Amino acid sequence: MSALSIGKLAKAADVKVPTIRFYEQIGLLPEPARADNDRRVYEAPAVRRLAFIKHARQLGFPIEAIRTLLDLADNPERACDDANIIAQEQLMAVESKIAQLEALRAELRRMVATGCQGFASDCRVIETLSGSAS
Amino acid sequence: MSALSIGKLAKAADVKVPTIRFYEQIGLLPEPARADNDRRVYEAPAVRRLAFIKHARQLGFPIEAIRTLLDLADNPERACDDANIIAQEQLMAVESKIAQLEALRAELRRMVATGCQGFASDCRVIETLSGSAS
DNA sequence: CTGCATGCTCTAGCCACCAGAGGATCAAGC
DNA sequence: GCTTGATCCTCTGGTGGCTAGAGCATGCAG
Repeated sequence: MSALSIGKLAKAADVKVPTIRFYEQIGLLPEPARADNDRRVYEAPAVRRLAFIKHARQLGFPIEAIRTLLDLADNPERACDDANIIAQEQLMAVESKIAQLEALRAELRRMVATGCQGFASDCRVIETLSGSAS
Repeated sequence: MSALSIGKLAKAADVKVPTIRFYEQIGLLPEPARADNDRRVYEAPAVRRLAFIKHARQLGFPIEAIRTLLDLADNPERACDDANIIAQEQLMAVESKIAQLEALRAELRRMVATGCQGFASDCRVIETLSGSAS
């Protein structure tokens, strides 16, 4: 007796209701059974699958990567090389994003550190963006 | 004699041509003069303005923030408090993004470090995402 | 003068959803 | 039994910041 409405499922996995319908639409979640009144009826496995997706999204995996990962999770007899590759790619993507953001942080800190109290004509922020100062 | 076609302007500021038209459409760049053949004709200030926008975008400022910053740059007699606030907000946004990505990096590193050579059923990556392991 | 590069406008697509319209249905309190 | 508010349904359109392409006119080099 673990039948869940879409709302209960949403709460169980801490995901918004439209997001569930969206995942169903793009084929990440299977189409659930429907009650007589046309409402979606979910079972326990749907909670696990949705939690999997949510966790992967939080880690920044793109939907297509998650599709592959779910495919592997569904077929445990298959080799998992793909999963390793996907995780490594995601790690590299995250690392390069961090490096980029750290550079931005440095420049922003310099801009903010010498913030002006006067008029825009003397504004360090605008000056920096204009490229007139290093 | 500093008249530029849209293509030249694009090269001068290292920006794609459609991007310039897009910025014009949303009002970040003023509508330029038109030649008899209806082509856009730019002057030197357009290069500076576009470079300003490009630099700000590289720093991750959203378009609306850039609109405000450009407004201040256009009106140097105005107080620049807004510019400081915008820069500080952007700095905070970047810092929180970095913190978040560092957490992701840690988890991804753990996943990748113990990558499996076997089947998906033993896959550390999938296991981690399933939440069955810490 | 031929052919390719560049320009024009307009529309649609990307990603991963979120918001809202307009309507049906359910559950709880009186 | 009735009302009220929450939840559900489908469908459409919006977000941000561009990018790609269609279909056409024009410019420039060999």
